[in-house]
Amino acid sequence: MNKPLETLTATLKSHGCSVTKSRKTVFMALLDREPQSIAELTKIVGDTADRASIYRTLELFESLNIVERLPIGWKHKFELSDAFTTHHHHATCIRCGKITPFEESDTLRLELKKQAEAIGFIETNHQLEVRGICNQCRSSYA
Amino acid sequence: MNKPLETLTATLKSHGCSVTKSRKTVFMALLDREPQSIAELTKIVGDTADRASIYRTLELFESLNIVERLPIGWKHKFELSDAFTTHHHHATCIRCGKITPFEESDTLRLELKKQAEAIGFIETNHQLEVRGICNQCRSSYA
DNA sequence: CTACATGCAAAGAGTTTGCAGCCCA
DNA sequence: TGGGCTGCAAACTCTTTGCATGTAG
Repeated sequence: MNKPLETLTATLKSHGCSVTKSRKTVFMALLDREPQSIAELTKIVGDTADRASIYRTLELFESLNIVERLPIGWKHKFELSDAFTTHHHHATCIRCGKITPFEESDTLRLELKKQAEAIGFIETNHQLEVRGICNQCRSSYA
Repeated sequence: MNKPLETLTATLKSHGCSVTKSRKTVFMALLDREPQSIAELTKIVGDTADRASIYRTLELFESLNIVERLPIGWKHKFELSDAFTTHHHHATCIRCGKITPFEESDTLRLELKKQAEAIGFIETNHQLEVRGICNQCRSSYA
C-alpha cells in the first residue's frame, strides 16, 4: 500500500473513524493535484460518492487536519494538509487564474510569528495568498 | 462633507457611476468597523437597501477597489480597501473568533515580494490570515 | 452482528437575474 | 429627461439534514 493512504488510514483509525470507499476516493482525488473546488471534486468522484458524502467527508477531513480549506478568489478549494505535502502557499495569477504553490522562507515564517506576537497572538497557523501576474502571462501579454 | 465619502464620490464619478443612496449606505456601514459579512451588512442596511443591491454594490465596490473581500474562516467578509484604511492584515482568534488587525512590517512586505519573484510572479496584491490564540483567551483559559 | 457511513431526497441558505419603476446627473 | 440603479420576486446554485439501507470492523 502506498504511503499517503497508510497515513490516511492511520489518522482515521486513531480517531475511531472507518476507512470507507468514499473517503478513500475523495482522498485520492486530492492527492498530487492542484487544489480542487467542491464542484471539481464532484465531477471527479461523483460517480463513486454522493455529493452529500463529499461534503461530509471534507468536513471530517478538515476537522482531522487531513485537508486544508483554501479561500481562493470567490470560492473555496481543498488540498491535502501539511501532513501530506510540505507547508506551502499559493500565488494566483489574476490573468489566467493558474495557482502556483511556493514554499515559505524561514525569514517569512519568523517574521510572521514575530508580528503575531507583537499583538499578543500565539500563532498556530497562517494562510497567505499572493495575487499577481505569472511568468507566462507576463510574456504573452507584454 | 467628510473625507472618506468624498473619496468614494470621486472614485465612483471617475468611473462614470452614480453616487446613490444605497451605495453611500453600504459604504458607511463599512466605515470604521470590523470586517462585515454579507449577513451582517444586510442586518445593518437592510431597511435602506435591498439584498440584491447590496450584492451588486459590493461587486461594484470590489471591482473599483473600494472594498476588499476577506476570506475569514468559512465565510467572506468585506472591509474598505487600503484607499480608506492603511494596508493591514488580520489575526483571527480560534477560541473567541475575534479579529485583530495588524500592520505589516517592511520585512514582511519585502520578503513576500521576493518570494513571489522567485517563482516568476509580479506581485500585485496579497492577503494574509493569521490564526492563533489572542491575548485575552490565553490568560482566561491558561 | 452492530454501529457508523452512505445514498437519496427534500429542505434551507446564499446568490444571481429579469423587469418595471425610480432617481441621480 | 434619459440612462443607470433599485426593489421585488423568482430562479438557481450551493450546502445541510433526516431517514432507511448498506457496509466496515
